[in-house]
Amino acid sequence: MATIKDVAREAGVSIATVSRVFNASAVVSEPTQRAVREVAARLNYWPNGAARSLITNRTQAIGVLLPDLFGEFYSEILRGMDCTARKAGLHVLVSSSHADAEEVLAALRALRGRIDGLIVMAPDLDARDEVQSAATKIPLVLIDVGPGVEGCNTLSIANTEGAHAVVRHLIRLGHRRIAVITGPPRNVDAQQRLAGYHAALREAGLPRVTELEIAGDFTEPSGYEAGGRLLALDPQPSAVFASNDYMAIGVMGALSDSRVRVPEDVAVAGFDDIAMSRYLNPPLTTVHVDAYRLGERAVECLVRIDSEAPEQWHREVLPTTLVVRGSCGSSSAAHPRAGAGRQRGR
Amino acid sequence: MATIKDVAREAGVSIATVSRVFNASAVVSEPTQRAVREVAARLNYWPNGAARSLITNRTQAIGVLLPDLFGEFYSEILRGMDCTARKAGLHVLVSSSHADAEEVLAALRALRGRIDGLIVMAPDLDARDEVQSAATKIPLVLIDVGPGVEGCNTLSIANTEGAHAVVRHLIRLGHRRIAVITGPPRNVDAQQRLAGYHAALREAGLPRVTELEIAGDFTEPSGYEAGGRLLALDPQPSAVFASNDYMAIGVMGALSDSRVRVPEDVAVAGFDDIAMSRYLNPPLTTVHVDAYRLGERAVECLVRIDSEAPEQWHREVLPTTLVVRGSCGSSSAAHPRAGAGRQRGR
DNA sequence: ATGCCCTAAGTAATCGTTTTCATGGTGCAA
DNA sequence: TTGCACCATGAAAACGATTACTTAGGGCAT
Repeated sequence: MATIKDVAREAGVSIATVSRVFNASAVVSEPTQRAVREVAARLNYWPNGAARSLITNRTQAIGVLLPDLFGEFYSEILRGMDCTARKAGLHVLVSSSHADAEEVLAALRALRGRIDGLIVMAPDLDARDEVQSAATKIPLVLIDVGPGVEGCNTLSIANTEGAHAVVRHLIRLGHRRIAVITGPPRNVDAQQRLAGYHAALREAGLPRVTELEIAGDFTEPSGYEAGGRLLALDPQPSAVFASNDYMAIGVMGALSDSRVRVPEDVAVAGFDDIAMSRYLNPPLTTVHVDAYRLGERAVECLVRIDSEAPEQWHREVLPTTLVVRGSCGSSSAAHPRAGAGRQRGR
Repeated sequence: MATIKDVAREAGVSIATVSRVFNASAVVSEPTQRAVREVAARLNYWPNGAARSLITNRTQAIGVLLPDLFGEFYSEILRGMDCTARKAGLHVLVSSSHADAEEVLAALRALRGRIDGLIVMAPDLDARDEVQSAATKIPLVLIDVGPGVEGCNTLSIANTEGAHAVVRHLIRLGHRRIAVITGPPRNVDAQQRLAGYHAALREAGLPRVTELEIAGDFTEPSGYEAGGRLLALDPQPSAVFASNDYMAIGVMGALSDSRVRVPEDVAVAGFDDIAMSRYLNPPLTTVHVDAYRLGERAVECLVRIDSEAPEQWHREVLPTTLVVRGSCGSSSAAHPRAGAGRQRGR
């Protein structure tokens, strides 16, 4: 691979001049510039990233740490990040499947010196302090960490409001005995969604009933299992709010296996609006989260930290929207193809 | 940020010794080693990646170029790559949304010197030559490029066999007039799936009928539109093979809008086995592609190029499996929850 | 004609590592 | 005691760029 020296020698100039041509960092006479470019093209030269990083202390790359990559939710976030990063001339270094704080820190260490900024999505509460201290000296954006984080740029989803809206919707439809399938206890999303459920009950003057709060862990099997426990209740709830769509799918599977009809016997609602929710039978009423935009905003936020006042902490909450479909028996469910929006195949 | 010099000074040794401790590249006495590690930990030192890359000519990163990131198919590939790369101590630099050859080349140029190996997924035929020549000198694995590529490591999906199997399945169920919705003409997957359809017809002694080959582009709307054109045929086909699941979903939507029943009036089959196929009504008979494994194998292949004989080209075809569900009227469709395998939520 | 300024280009230091080669001290055999 | 081998360590040269500083030379005002 040709280096700057080769180009300089071949073009009869110094390496400084070649560098100046490539960075437009100083005036280079027109003929010299042309000569350098011509030689560079001929030798197939391109500045070495590592050498450049070493001296400039910039890598033109950002790191993205995700808890997982499974499911379209994460891929949409990543897509948003990738597109936005490209526009800003940045590369994206991904690392996923970081279950615990220890793994996050290990990944963080390995990323040291390779990135100009970092985006960490850590819905598990306990990782954030370590991350924050480990990521000293580079811009950091935390996604989905809840309201308790100070002195840091954060981006989150309006979980509480979304859950509130969907449960309020159930209440308006006449439901009074509404169960909830919760997510992992330490997960911020799960906590906030539960809080939204509580808020909606409080607003309607309905009591909290412990037996109606069934533990899940955001997976479909846990939803299926929760569905079974729900059927054993007496009296049965007339509606269920699953803290995410995968669990709602599990619940619907359990109900269907027991010949319980949705929505006639039990109404079901979820959260996230993953692509398949629209195709379920009946289509799932849920809360839409714009994952693409989440990724997009995270990168935009990161880029801005760099350029602007770095001491100005930024906190942003992405809105969520209620998507009413057939699984709660609302009248809007009459048009099963309504809300078609995803248009891209593989 | 502490550098190797700081550690050396603080520990009272030379930088060479510190380097040796961190790389285990030579024997360092036990006490010295302990002292260095202690100081390094105290100063929160970690070797600078750029400097290391510069001298070793290795970045410990691989580049991944994908045509898109939309949908769980790509996210599964990426997940497979990420996990495998991590095991090999490699970082993953992703860049997606590369529609044409020009964009791929631009991304490739920008990646120069940042990666030790490259994985390119370019189902569009025309990009591969340029990619191959542009990626000189670093290990390259091409995914999904069809059989015409020589002198390069390739990984592909058994598209032809999969399509053959699913169409044969339709024929065995008694269908004689089977339509196909094709994908983008230049797309290798699409071409091979069409070839598989043809092979199955030939095998059964059925004629090719031009009007039964309806053009699509792998998107759901194109499937919907194709469904409409299909309904206008006279006589109507009794079965449709959509070249991917998204189009199958579109077709099913069109049929449902026209009150045509699946599978009673028309059988529908797809390809890819995306997660939601299982939840459609009826569940979609399709061809399963192990996207995770595709990503995994790609990285494994890349790693092996590095270590082993680099002149040994490797070609691998990942098998596909027919997944029979309800959309073709097979008896196996009696158990709608059969084949539950995806277990992870968000 | 002299001196000054300005422009274009070169010189060399620097970034933080790895690695080759040199060195000094210790232990053991002769 | 001398010499040799060996071990742990240090000194210094890369790696390929950027950039502050220097320099050469031409044009212009005095």
